[in-house]
Amino acid sequence: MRNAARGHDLVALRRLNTTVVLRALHRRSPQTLAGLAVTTGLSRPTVEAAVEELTDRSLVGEATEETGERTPGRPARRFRFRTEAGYVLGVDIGLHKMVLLLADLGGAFLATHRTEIDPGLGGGPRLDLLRHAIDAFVDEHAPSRAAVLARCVGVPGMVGGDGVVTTVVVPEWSGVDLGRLLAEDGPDRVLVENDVNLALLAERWQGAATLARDVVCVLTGHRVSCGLTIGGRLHRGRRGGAGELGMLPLLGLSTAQRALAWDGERLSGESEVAALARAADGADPRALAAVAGFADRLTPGIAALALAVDPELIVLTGGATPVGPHLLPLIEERLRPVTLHVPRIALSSLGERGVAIGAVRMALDQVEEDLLADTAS
Amino acid sequence: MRNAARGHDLVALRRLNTTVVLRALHRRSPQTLAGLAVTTGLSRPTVEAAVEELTDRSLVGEATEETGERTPGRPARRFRFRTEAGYVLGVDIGLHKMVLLLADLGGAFLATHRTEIDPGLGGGPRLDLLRHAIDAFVDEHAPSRAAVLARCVGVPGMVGGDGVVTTVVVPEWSGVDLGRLLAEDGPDRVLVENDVNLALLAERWQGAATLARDVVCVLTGHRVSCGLTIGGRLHRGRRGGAGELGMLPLLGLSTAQRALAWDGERLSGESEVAALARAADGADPRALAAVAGFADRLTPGIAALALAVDPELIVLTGGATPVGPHLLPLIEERLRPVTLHVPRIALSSLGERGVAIGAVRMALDQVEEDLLADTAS
DNA sequence: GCGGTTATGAAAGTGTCCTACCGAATTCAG
DNA sequence: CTGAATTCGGTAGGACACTTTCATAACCGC
Repeated sequence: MRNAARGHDLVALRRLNTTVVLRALHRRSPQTLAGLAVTTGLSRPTVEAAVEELTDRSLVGEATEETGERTPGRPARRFRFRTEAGYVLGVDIGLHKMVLLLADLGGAFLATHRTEIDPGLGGGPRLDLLRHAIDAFVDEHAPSRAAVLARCVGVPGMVGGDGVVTTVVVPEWSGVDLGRLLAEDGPDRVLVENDVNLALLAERWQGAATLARDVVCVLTGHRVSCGLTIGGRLHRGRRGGAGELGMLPLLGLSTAQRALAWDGERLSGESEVAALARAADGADPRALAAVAGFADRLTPGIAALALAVDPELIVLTGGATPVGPHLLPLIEERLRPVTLHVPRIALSSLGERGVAIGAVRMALDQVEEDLLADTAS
Repeated sequence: MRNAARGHDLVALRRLNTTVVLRALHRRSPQTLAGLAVTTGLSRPTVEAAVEELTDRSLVGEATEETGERTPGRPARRFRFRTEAGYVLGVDIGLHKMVLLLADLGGAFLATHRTEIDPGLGGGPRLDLLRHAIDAFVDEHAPSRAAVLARCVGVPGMVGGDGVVTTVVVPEWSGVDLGRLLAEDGPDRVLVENDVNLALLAERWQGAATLARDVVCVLTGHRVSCGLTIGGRLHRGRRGGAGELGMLPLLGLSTAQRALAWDGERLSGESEVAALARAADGADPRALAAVAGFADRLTPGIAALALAVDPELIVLTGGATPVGPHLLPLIEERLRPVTLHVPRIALSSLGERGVAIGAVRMALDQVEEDLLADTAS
């Protein structure tokens, strides 16, 4: 990564300072030259040179809109990071659905698209579907294909450091380097990541885990799986298997979902979990018992994870989110006797687009690293 | 830590390059100016200036010993990092014993001392004992007290980010900021850390975990506790509680030690575990059953930890090390059905001084950060 | 002792950053 | 509408660090 053993000459110094200026503008826009000089600690002429170079590289532009406030003295030119200098695409492809999300470099969402997928669709056609959907979506909403600097795809299953997927959800994708296949479609960066990990990134970006650095995310769905960030960075483990506590029968995570089975009345179009949540909201004793049973089976796994990494926060997301308000206190109560300090537990606030949002975040991280990591310290 | 938002001027550049040169010399000594120029990518005059400044600061000296090899041309001056520019002290204070270890900045051990401690000794007298032992040890073996740049003390119990200890081994130390108390004795850096974490650092430095970045360390003793490194860095958790899986009765770690009870014949001075190991070596069926029972109780906790962080390596250390050769295959066998990829499992190779060695390593890390982290990128 | 080889030392050259100064543009007071 | 005050923009001069280049010094092998 950063080669700390190399010295720097003067052109490296200039590149370094240019990057510092770009980073300052990325953090906050617009800014005046004088303001940049203060925040970066550089002199105004130096900042001016850096801004000029960045303008040549189309990464920075002059802000034209009126500032509104009236200050004495000659008005300062204001420069801003050009969020339209590039775009990233986040994709969530699960068993039943696919979500696409386009964002600019400022992290603003520009377009989104959702498709149902036949759960029985095999690996090959599924990949074709994904590729065509991406192409069509980009062609329709992005200025050009070249403007998309990175794509990130969230898949249900483990992703090793070599990019190879291991999944039981789409068996034909196991052992496949999905990223490499997708990279054939364009010259941009392509990333593939486990869906829980992306949901976690999303929560840390815009959801319930803002500012928290050590976070555990528990995804409840057709299976229960977990992801974690340590020190603000995703921890994948040796082969992407970190958080896969479902493997250990003793902890009961693999069978937890069964507790949520619900044969009560369902409104039209209402999912099973939603019906259960509605019944629980109405204090239906059978529904409350079902939620309690779910908490019983969920807690040992969560406790093991909490004790293993001692996180600041645990985020619950996925299919069981609707019953969350009933579930959280129960888990907390069961966690109390077995943990020295019960971590804060929160419910996801991002809903169905969580994974796609996290994919956008990861793609943005990659692009920012490419753009802003010239520091080379 | 590193303030990436600040720009750099030329004096910062010079400081940066000086640090790069120091780091190169720290990595390998001695080196010639020309060699340093190659490894750092700087020109020879620049390296020369940096070496001159470092010599003034007494961090670098000219190597005087004969090189032995005869090369044509004018012989080059060779410079080396002055390992005697400072010293660090590592301490392991457990319930029954205290180990002190003095090392220079090159990591060479200069002196060691071991004392038995009455397990009933309270917190106050125990702290006095520690302070006096440190002072006497330093006075005897270090050139001066001021030459000791950092001390690190390993204690049995959790250490929060604020330095406050939580321990059941020495109850009076719970809630106490031990580091602050010890810091009163001198102007040097004082660190306090959980003993398992230090044992893990030691294994990563000189033991079984060299080069591995994600490692779990399981300390077996009067209690079983665990530590972990993620990406090569210790992970402590929100309040130093990471790895404390003993809290979860379901996993059985808290009662594991009982399985090692052994009432068989003991040689004079032989510990219970050593006698058990000897009996197991002799294929005594009762001894083998005891070890198997220990493996049974140890495995669920190890499995939970392994699934949670998916480490490259698990290191077993502590009191049960003597039966390790019998234990390891049993744990591996029990781990196989519940983990997708069984991590490598290794036995500690550092013995009783492991924690003290880790304390030295942590103190060295601190000093090196102070010395070498001027990069300020 | 002499040539070959390599390191050392000092100079000139290039590039970057900073400070300082002056002109330019706008606001505000009268 | 005019002038003072204020702040920004542009440019020149100086300081500093790194690199390149060349001459000199020290040592080896013949």
